Amino acid sequence: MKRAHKLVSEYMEKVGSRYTMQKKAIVDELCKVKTHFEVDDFIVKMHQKDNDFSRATVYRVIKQLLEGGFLQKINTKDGKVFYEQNFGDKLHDHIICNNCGRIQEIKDDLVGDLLDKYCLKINFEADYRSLHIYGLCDKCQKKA
Amino acid sequence: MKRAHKLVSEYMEKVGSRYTMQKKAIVDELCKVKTHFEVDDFIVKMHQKDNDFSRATVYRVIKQLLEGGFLQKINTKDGKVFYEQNFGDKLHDHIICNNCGRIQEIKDDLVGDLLDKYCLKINFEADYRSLHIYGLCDKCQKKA
DNA sequence: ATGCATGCAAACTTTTTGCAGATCA
DNA sequence: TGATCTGCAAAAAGTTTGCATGCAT
Repeated sequence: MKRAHKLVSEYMEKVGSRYTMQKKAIVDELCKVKTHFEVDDFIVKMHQKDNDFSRATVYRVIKQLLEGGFLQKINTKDGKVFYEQNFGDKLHDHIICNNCGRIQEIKDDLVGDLLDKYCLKINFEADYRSLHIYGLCDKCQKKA
Repeated sequence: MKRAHKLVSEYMEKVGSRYTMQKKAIVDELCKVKTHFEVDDFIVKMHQKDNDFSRATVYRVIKQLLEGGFLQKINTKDGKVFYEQNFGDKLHDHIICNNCGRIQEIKDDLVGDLLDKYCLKINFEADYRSLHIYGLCDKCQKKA
């Protein structure tokens, strides 16, 4: 928890932005959430903490955190947008079930390694990636 | 060109949908475009062909083509949405430059193979994937 | 004290939807 | 013929922005 604050506050300083109450509150909440979430649900949560917390602020801070690499964006096939916090760990790649909507991580370092190698080969300096695989999860296959 | 029509018309029949004039016109245009494009630009093009071509129809057909796997969706980090046609070929993975916006394909079958293997391992029946890597391309690195 | 950040509301962008009429099978 | 598709316009959803005020440094 402390760690996330430290990371973000250092980042904010680096980019010449203040580490305000609202940003701290958002980082706190992100530490609790851990898994992927929708902006709207997140806004509701922030409202519960503080009725004056504004929609605009959440969007503004999310944008900053995304730029800083503290958040990862997940686009589902049907156009929904999720975010997932990522304080200092590796990026996550995701597998999304079209039927039940379950999102699971790809747990295989080979994937990341291979992509890193590829970027090196073509001389591309990667700073972010988004990998989503859609289909039917094992449970939903059985149902169908 | 014929091939795309055949593929789409068969798909439409399969899902119980008509292959209308508008859909044909969209498929024709997609065959011409080849590279990635934004919905809005595409709508402008369709308008030029036919002033009555409606925004709604483009969205409706794009949605169907996406479901049929004839279109691939590309989400850029800053929230833009591109599409790319894909009539029967393999999916494309993309590398996107944050600076100049250039989008290039990942040309390496190993990536796809590895992901396929992973899905097999966890028993996930994949039907689509979206892989985007963001960063600085070689040219923009030199500039910076 | 100064200027950046916030809250609010309005604006904007992108996408969806209801309806009446046209169209495909 | 009859159900589906289209165009239109309005609505909905998602996100951004201008402005006055508040707060961090």
